[in-house]
Amino acid sequence: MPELPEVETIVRSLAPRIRGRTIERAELLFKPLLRRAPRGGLKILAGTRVLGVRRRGKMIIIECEGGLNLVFHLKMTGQLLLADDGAARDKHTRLVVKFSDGGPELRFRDIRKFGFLLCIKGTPEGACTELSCLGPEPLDITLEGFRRALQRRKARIKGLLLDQTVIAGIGNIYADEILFDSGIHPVTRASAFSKKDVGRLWESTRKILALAIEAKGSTLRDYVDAEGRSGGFQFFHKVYDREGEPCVACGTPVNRIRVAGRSSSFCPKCQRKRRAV
DNA sequence: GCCACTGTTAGCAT
DNA sequence: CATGCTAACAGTGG
Repeated sequence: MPELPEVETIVRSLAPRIRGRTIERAELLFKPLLRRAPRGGLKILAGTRVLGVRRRGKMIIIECEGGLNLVFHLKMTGQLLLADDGAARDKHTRLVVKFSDGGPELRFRDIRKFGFLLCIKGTPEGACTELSCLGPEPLDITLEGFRRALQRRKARIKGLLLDQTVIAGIGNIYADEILFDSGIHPVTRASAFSKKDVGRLWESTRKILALAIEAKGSTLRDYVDAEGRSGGFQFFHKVYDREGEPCVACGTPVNRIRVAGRSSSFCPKCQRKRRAV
């Protein structure tokens, strides 16, 4: 489930624990995880120091000395975890990074094996399409930029919010919560938006993502931060996974439909369809 | 046991 | 080009 707020929380919990530490070696336990790397693979990391950890969309970038970057995508069930050397690994552990100080190692765990890792030499934004194709960050984009990203788009807003090339970092949970907060029905075509709709959607996007980061993300099943801690935003979900329960605003039962191939929860009264849809 | 469903997105069809 | 559906995988719940 890692979407922007979860990935941001992982980055914040991970950075102070690995920054400045020197990598001893990386053990790749599931080969297909590593989608791309310099010749010789992850051996190139040995002896390099971690300079920092950052996020772009839903991707986590660990910057190392020598211009080396580890780029992770957690997809549905990926986790980055710090673990003591001796602590048992389960069968879902796909990568272990050991540090020369003998302290906690970094593990990548992924039940469904959808996640991937790139080892990139040089600026990853320039060197890999996985990053360069991403749209703007929802917490950085201006209202004007947001309007530009959506104008003349005929697709349904739910699909556009999930499209990482339009805007980066939003997934199914936050798309539904953002649409509820802005009072917009998920099937609404972006081209049918009024100026006011766009403004409300921009505001709600910032508000919901900021609140979710503050609550350290949503834990439905697998998500935990690098220290293994669950998030708390699931207790604030107003429509996601609340089908049939009363809307917190008006009491109407929350409805669920399929939009852009994804389940979409919404309040049929608070999120009325536009005539133009 | 079988079937439907799950937080993502690449790749393909329209 | 824009848009929409499906498969990739493993696990869970009905």
